[in-house]
Amino acid sequence: MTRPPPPSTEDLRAAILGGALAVDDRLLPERTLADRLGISRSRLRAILDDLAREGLIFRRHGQGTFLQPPPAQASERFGVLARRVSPGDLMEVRLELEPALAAYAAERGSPEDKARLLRLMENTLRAPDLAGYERADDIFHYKIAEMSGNPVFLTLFEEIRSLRQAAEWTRARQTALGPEEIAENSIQHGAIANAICAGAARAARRAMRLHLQKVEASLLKSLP
Amino acid sequence: MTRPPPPSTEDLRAAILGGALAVDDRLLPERTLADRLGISRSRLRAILDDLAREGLIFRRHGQGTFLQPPPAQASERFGVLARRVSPGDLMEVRLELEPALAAYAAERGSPEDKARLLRLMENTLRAPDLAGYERADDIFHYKIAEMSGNPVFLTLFEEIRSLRQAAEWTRARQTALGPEEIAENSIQHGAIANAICAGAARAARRAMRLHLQKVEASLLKSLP
DNA sequence: TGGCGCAACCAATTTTGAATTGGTGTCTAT
DNA sequence: ATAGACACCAATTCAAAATTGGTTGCGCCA
Repeated sequence: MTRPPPPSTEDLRAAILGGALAVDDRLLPERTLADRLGISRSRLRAILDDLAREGLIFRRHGQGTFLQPPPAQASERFGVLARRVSPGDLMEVRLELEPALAAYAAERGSPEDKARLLRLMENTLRAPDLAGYERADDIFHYKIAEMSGNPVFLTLFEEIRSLRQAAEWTRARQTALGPEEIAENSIQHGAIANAICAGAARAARRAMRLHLQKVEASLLKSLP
Repeated sequence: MTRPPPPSTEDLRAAILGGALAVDDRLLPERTLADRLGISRSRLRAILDDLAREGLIFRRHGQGTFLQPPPAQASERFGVLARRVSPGDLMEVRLELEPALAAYAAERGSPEDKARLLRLMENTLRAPDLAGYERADDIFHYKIAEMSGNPVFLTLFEEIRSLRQAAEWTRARQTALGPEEIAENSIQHGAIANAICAGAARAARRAMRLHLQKVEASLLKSLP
């Protein structure tokens, strides 16, 4: 009785990223995943370490491993708050927080992170459909928050991100995204990414502010 | 057998605010408190309503009634985060958030709230000792966050406030507060309050930024 | 009639403990 | 030496019970 040959690392990476082993952007637990792939947990973790270092997956201690930025902790907590929050409230906060994130990312992001940010920006250009664009856009903004190098900033960003997803009026935003608006967004994303990569903190702050003001305008336009 | 006369409302208010019926700035539960004071819960709640409207106590649904601004929800959650947060991280975030809070408070605070804010500012001047000053200062900043009229801003403010109290290096700050520093703080508090009461959003933002920069400087000076 | 006391119920939060899940070290075999 | 297997640690989630402020309705009585 012969054992099947061990699968190649490349095959394993593809299988993990493929999404067939994930439920709602969340991968199966490591133990289950290793069993399913027919490898040991230690080898799986080595592969996951690489993927996480490359920014292709997101891991959180007691929470899981994700193909998208993970939800904020105890996100059910925001259910009550989300009800009394208006789109304007949320955009006000984003307009104060995210420009600062961009500025600090420009100052403190490592060269590797900056190169990765450029690739994430390009991903938004290549998005095949609206859903794909939203995913790429989400990761792009998340990466900037991560690059700020301040765990408090990152935590607050995750919370308003969860809040936005918990609010009902989020659906209205999708209908507001036409092709020309996506094109304009992409130009602004490019300006943000370039400023961050150049280490130009003030320019990055300004580019992010302009971007969010545009998002706010198109969001308010699509609501009563 | 005669019943004792019902206590006067004024006595009850004094008893509640006195602190003898509170544990660590948190009042006893309403049911217990009513029993202890020998009045019904409905009358107690009427008195508490008044006190809350005057800003002398703080109530939170499933949490309790407090003599100081209440802690953020599930504050134990921040225990993990507090460990890897430096004073610099926290001041960075405060410098982005609180100036915005002051600006929105100037724009949207009601005349009653603005009058109340002035009284809170005066309370910091009359503080008898260091502990009293810290309490008054805490309430002053909290009131500004409340006046911003944005529940998301208020929530984020409460979280960084809890984070600050959870961090260990908070104690170092007290030793850093000398009489001349308190005097300078008071001048800046006055500038903030005046700008907010005048409805001058930009001036309020600037005054708060200057104040926090000064706090940051004296904080970093007192730490290794 | 209006205020007060009383009771029951609703809603938001905390607390507690078990279960889940990523993180880390150790031991073995080849 | 390296990969696998196992035990244990740490952070989180989940569910159920308990706590606590919020609300309503009823009765009493001066």
